[in-house]
Amino acid sequence: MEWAGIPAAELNIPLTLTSGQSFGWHELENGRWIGAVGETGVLLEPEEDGFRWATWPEGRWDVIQRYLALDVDIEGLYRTWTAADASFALLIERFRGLRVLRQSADTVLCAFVCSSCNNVPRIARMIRALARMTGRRIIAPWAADLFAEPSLTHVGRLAEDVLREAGFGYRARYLAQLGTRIAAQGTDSLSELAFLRWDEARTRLMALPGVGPKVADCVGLFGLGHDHVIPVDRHVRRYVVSRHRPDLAGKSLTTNVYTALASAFRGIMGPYAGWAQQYVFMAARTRRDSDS
DNA sequence: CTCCGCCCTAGTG
DNA sequence: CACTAGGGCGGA
Repeated sequence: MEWAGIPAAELNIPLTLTSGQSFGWHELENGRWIGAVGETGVLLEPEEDGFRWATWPEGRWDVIQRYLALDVDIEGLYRTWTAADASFALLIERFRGLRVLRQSADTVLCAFVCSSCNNVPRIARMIRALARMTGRRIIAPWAADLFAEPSLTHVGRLAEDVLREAGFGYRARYLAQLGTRIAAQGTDSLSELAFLRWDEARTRLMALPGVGPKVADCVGLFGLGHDHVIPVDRHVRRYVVSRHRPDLAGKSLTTNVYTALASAFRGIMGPYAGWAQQYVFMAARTRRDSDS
């Protein structure tokens, strides 16, 4: 394995890989993490002052560097956030090194269409099942049971009843329709959305079956590299309402309220508000007592 | 424009 | 058994 001298304070690998953005990773008993980035197999071994890594095919540091968004100066983000909101220092202290991953739009779309009214363990099971059904096996010397991430073209070949049989529930129809819809547009994947302005890409995403504001924003942030985009889920909603928009307490999450909450949070946290959102989400998710 | 019931399933109290 | 888990959709 090769060495990368990026300390845990700038990249907390276990935290980032389990923070609910990506669902295909699993941890070995020796503390190593195995997953697929597209069709590349990846092995990570985190330590305090850096991490060891390997890929299959070998030597793909470019894949790792991009996936982990190592070009982003996270210390700079911390300074910006604490200057904007001093109380954010607590969240940074708790989740230091948490990063937003740069995934493919295809993968993110499949994952978050499956996320509705669902829990993380089950979403992870679904994504692994999808990869197994659609992807190609990655034969790495250090991985016994690894598959490439699902792409929409492959998902499009799966019939709805096959997906239902595999336990996807009502999301089976969305996935099956997504595949045929993308094929009908004559495009191989969603990557072309990366060349559009975000508001236009978002409109196109929301025209797809099973894709509303929340899922579209997940694709924007996790899959298209739009760092300012904030998926407003129940956790982020509660945080922004209580801290910044108490006037919106008790109002149901309509399009207008959704937009108001997102712009309030973005107005304070700035161009990397999507990254900040990930910290708020983690804090709410790992809190064990009841809410206010 | 807002509200509400429904969609599937597995895990929890 | 009742309830919930990181939504979206269609009808009222």
